Amino acid sequence: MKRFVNNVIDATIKDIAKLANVSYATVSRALNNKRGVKGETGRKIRKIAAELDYRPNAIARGLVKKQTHTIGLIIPDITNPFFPEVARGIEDGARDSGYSVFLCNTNWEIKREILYLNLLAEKRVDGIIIAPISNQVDFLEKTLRGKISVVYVSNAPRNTKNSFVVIDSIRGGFLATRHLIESGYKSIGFIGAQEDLVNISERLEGYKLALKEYGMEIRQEQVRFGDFKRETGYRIIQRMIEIDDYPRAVFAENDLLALGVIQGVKEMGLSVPEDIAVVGFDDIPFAAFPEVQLTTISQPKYEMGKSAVEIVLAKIEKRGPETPARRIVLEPELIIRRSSRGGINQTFL
Amino acid sequence: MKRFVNNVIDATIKDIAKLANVSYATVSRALNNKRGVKGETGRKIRKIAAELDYRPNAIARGLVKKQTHTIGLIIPDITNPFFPEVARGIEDGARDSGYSVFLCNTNWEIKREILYLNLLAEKRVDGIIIAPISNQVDFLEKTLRGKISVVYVSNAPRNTKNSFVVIDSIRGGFLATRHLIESGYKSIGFIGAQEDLVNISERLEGYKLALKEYGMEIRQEQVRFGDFKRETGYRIIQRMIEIDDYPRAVFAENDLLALGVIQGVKEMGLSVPEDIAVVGFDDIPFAAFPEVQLTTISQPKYEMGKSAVEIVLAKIEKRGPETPARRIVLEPELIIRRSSRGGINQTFL
DNA sequence: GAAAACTATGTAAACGTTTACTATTATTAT
DNA sequence: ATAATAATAGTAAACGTTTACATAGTTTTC
Repeated sequence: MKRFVNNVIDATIKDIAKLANVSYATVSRALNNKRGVKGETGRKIRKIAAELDYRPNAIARGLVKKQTHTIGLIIPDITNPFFPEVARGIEDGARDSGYSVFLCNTNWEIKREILYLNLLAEKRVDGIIIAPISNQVDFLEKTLRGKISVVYVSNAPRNTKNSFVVIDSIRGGFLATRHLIESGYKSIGFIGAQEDLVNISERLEGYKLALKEYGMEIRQEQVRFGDFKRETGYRIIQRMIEIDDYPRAVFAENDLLALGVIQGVKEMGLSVPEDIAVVGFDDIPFAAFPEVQLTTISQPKYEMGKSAVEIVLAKIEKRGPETPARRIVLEPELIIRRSSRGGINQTFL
Repeated sequence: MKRFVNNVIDATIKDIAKLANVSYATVSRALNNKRGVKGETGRKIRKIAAELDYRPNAIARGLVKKQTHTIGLIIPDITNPFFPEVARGIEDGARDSGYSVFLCNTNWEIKREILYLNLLAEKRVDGIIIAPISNQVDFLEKTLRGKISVVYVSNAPRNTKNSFVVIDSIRGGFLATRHLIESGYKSIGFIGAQEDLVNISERLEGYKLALKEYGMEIRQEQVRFGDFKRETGYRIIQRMIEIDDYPRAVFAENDLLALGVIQGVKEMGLSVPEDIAVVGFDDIPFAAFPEVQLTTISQPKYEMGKSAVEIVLAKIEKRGPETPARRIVLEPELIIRRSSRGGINQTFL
């Protein structure tokens, strides 16, 4: 097939070699600034390459180097403001090291998670960062069988041998609940996602722990499950309010649920925090908004992403002597705002 | 190099061929369900492939087929809730057709946009969907020189020959401003991003158009520029309020700015909409939140993403007879909420 | 029952790089 | 000058697929 300068067809190393009257090995060396190329030759080659608008074919390079400089990011819901923050951290870190990231949104569906895992494996990504939705990620670790470095972010399966960057969710749930208890609330509900699906159920554990520690009983009818969507919080709280004996405070498993709860409460003619106090989890940007002022448990989202990518890249670069898994557990922080008490704290700029 | 079953090293087509006692061409045919393979042979091959946990190497395949089944998505800020919605639409559409998407976050920096364009070109993506930050994307169209299908989403350079999916921004700006005028506001300010940087300046055009149409003068000191961050809206409105003659209504170029404006207004001891009415643009999910109730111009975000990906995939699949560019201009919709008037409209579930 | 038409398989080239080896030439040390 | 060494360049194989072409075997056709 003929190739033309400035044609639609990409110029290759061979085209350059022909024009420069050298072998294509030399072109490769010159373009990669390897030693063994005379200055003059190198300059000529680079000049021609520029004229041809040459762009190295990363696919071909990936094939021989067995490295694609690509990582996969698997998250449940890019629409939940928690994840974009994490994603931005990951993306920043990856780009700084010359890596690209595949965005994989599972929509909280396990079958998509599996689908993506296989897809990423086929695309030969160098590493995967995943915020898993399921505890049973055996299939993941089996599927990948150590061929690809994996780092869990945000939450990790209980007994994984892989690296992870998470916060102490039990502690987080505990802090949230204790705050409500110490604020004087006697009946505290919990609204979260399906118990078995997500291992964030540790937040529930923290909740139970706090109640136990303060000698309060756990009432099954005040612990409800759905998913992580705002609408769910909205529906669940309204159903709870319809029953007479609704909780006077609610710990919601994430901020989106909490926002739904707040809306549900308002629309039932009650108010937050006077009738029902609400605490969320994640500290998404809008939780701080003065109109919202949601008390919540804060996670260092951007930093979690940043360090997840650091770990996975470190593993990729020195692949050989089994790098030991790094297990990073960050401390959650309770941020008290209006939704759980009277005052307003202004912490914006 | 030796290969072992169930080893860390990926099984290849050759491994399968050896075990099945056939040529690797036959393996390829069998695994791709091409005709010309006897049923029995095919079954044997597939069985062995499964045992070896064989995963086709998409890199190698990409090299020969000159198709990576990958597209790039370049957006300015994944942290702005507008973009995750678009991204989700794109991701959904791409996945359904077996494509993966590279997430490229430019952080509103042109140099990153260029960097990513080059990176994606090297990675030989089949197509690019971009929400450009700059009007002068000549470099883009020059850089890619038609080698890669490009679709603009959300906004597009004025005279591009490429496809795009946008809304009528002038109309949007017009609707927002007219709404304020007809609500009786006599002085209406505009807060947006840098005029020259982003071609969303069309929203400004719409603003000016409406003022003109109603015979109102455009006062330079009430048109301010910064960037698209919430903090910016916050700062700008406060600076405006400090000057005596501040506008009684503000049209902000996006919802994030508008939210910042609202916060700024409140913290200056004024209220929305009584002292200053606010209208945004995008209709991000939180604009509808009952605590916020931001009047805004709505864009069909998910659908825009979905159709952008459809267009780019259509171009990719039938590459040959130059497909004509598709230019989709959607109608913006004015959503009136409390931030620009007294009432509350409840439209949640 | 032989020509024609398939079917199943193998061979080898190609995709665009990198890289281990080898060969040539230039430089330095003695 | 001459051997030893270093620098430059070329050759060819490899990465893991797909695919055009060739070949041998099997049906179909009349």
